[in-house]
Amino acid sequence: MSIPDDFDLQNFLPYLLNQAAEESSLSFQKVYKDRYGMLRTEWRVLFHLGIYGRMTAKQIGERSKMHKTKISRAVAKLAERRFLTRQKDEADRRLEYLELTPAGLRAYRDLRDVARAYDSQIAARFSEDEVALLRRMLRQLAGGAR
Amino acid sequence: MSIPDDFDLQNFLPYLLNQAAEESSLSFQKVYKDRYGMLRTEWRVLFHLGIYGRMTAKQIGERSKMHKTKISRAVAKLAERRFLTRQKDEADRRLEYLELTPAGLRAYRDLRDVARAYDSQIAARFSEDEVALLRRMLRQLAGGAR
DNA sequence: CGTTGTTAGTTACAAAACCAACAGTTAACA
DNA sequence: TGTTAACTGTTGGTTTTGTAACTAACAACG
Repeated sequence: MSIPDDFDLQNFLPYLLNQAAEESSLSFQKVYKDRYGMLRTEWRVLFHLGIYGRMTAKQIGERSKMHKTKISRAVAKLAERRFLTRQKDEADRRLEYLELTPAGLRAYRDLRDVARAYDSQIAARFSEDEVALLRRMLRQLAGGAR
Repeated sequence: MSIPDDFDLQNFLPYLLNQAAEESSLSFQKVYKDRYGMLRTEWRVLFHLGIYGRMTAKQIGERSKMHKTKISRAVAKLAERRFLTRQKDEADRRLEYLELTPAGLRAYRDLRDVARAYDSQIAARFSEDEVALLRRMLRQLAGGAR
């Protein structure tokens, strides 16, 4: 029984994107995990603060599309490790501004350099035009609707 | 403090791939979840059996790169729902052949058609050449090393 | 003011993933 | 053969995530 079917799983875009994403994250994950004991959510928050500077959890959520509970937990961990400080907005006391400490900034810069090198290494597997097109398509796919 | 930095997170490939993968999985996830109460691991196992026919958990692991515990649990769920049957190899009693039941096959075909339509919908956002290149690059990235 | 609704962020509980140790079976080879 | 190593698949305990309800603060409008 069980008539084999010719659906091409290896080319099904959601599956393929997942496989590529997982594979391409592996080496970088190893670094932020082994070197700083971080989770994916944590380096993402760290990077947002490192790149854009002082911002609130809400703003991180808008940029990263992470759910607020993930952010809340990542922020708690980073604060515990003294990688960031929290500071309530006096005008609107629901808001809390997050900012990297010098230690957090050092960790960010270290990982940023690793990320840059790793990205180049991946990009080097293709021509410049190809990589540019890949990034453009991925941005569009990531962008959601339409 | 907190000097803003110009690292381009939105173009960092592992990040970008994850965002694209997540976004592109959403609609399809909704279908297999709402319609069959399945998890990602479960539809993957279902598809492997639907496409390649009778095979063992080990073989599914090799093709999908899923860890054996995920497969074991997905198989248990699918067996419980009567979507597949298990049959020990008499020659090597460590092996167990998995095979879709008629109900499992129906579910597979239903989801496969959804997947095909969904894939076309995504592909339609680009030219044929672009999509072909995208798939090729993703396959290479997914393929691991080098 | 005061009631109702909205927002930022946290917490509690359940679901799922991860990892390591396990049972049962087969292979290797002294 | 007998003992050890290797392999397939499962289970247990912990970590991480997801979902929903919650607190505290502000806004809107009578």
